Amino acid sequence: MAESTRVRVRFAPSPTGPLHIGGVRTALYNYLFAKNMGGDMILRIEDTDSKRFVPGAEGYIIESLSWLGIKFDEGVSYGGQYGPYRQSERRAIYKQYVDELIAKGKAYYAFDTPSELESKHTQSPNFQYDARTRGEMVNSLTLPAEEVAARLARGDAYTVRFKIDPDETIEINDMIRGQVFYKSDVLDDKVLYKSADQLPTYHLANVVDDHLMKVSHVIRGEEWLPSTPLHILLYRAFGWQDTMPRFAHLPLLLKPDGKGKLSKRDGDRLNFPVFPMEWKDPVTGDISRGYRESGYFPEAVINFLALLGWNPGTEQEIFTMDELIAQFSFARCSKAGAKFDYEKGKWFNHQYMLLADDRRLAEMLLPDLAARGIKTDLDYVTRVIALVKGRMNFLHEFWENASYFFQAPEQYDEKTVAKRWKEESPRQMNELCEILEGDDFSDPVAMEAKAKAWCEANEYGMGVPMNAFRLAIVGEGKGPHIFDIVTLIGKAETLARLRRCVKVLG
RNA sequence: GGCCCAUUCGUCUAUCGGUUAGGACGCAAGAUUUUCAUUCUUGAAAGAGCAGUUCGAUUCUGCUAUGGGCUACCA
Repeated sequence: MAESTRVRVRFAPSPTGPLHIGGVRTALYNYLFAKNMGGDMILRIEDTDSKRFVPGAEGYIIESLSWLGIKFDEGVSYGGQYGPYRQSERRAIYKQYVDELIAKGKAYYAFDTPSELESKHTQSPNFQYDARTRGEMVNSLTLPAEEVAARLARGDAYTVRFKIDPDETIEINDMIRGQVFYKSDVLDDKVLYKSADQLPTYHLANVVDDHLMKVSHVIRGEEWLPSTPLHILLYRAFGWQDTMPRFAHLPLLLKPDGKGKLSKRDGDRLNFPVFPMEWKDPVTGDISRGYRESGYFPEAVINFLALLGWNPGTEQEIFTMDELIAQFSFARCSKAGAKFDYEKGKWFNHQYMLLADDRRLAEMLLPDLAARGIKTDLDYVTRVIALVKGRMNFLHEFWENASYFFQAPEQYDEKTVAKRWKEESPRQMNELCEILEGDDFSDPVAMEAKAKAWCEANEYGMGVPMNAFRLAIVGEGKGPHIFDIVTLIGKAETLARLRRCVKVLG
């Protein structure tokens, strides 16, 4: 493929905090599209807002996406020939392009102070810095040339604004939304270069970098749609219209209830994570939960997110990353925002639990068991998880579903006792002990047949003795088939639990 | 206020003018099971409203309503 037509996309977050789950989805769609097209995925860090910079955020973003299996071909921490990939390290580049725009008459210096602008806004709330109003402002369009030169020479604070011509219609050809038109009259003369930190604003840096990094497709959230005409005008002002990237604006992730887009507060309020990994705020020390620490499989998070705004057009619901890559297209992306349904996320995790290799799950479980002081081994845990994983959504639910495989019940659930422990139970359990004494506990099917024969011979029925048996072994009325349980815990443990139960409950 | 985007079951969505409007999550019921859960079956549940185009509109157009985004020397 020719270099000029090669698909190159970028994910360009700001390091202002932990990466939001909506940002993760944007990264995912970029990745799916790039890989579907056989192209490159770039990680660019947009740290042009020095005031909002948060230490640790960049590392968090990199680690999160790596955990999820979203891989980059180049960018911060990955290298590449179009760097540097951190915008704060590209100041000289931006300065050069800002100067070019001024030289071409496409941009101008503005000396209006923040307080002057603020009073303008309070005087007329609809004030907009544009073709109609810039004539009354303090800028290089209204000031004599020597005055401008003097101000610049003595180091007065200034911004550079983009000079937008009125009466133009700008067409966006969005890959998801189709044609969208904007009138240039509604656009203001956006600040391109900030006086405060001598850094470009997002708009300038974004356009310059996408051009220099040969980005072919800009895939970002819907909140950027209104500033896209400005970006298009910028490409034109530079004379880059022929290589301008294509745009795709993704629908937003909305609150599960109520109104507005999904926020950190919704997670706190409704008790679910909105970040891929746990995040500790370096200033307040507040902890925000993450999908990773909440027990999610990265594959489940990916699968869940992929289907929030995209669908394959078939009834397939479970996808590997490779399947997603193969099937992804913007033609099958929806236009409307999607409410975040956390319950479905749990279901996806359950599906991946069922799919997961038991031995691998056991390996993940071992540290927690050791922390509980349980002496066990990989083979045993593998057999246990195989039996109980169908009733779990998360790995951390293992202990509550399987503790009785590792230790005898400490007490017997009152309700179960009332319902399942009958007058004849002590006698029946003693008889059961005798029968089990003669078994080698190797074959649950054979054991069950033996027990059945015993019940039938004595006309006990199955319910009463078997439920009492379960109560003695598990401590309550739940769990997999009782003979699967006892073949795992073994003869000695089974008999001990039976005898103890008879002793305690009488 | 202005500009833009959107609108099918509670939620995610299928439908690219003609369908009993399909699937999934969740919910309910039944079956299964010696228990709980799983599983299976079944069920309830939707085209925002009003016009228009058309032989025929969920699908096309307009208006209204509703929701969302943007409107910073933040991204």
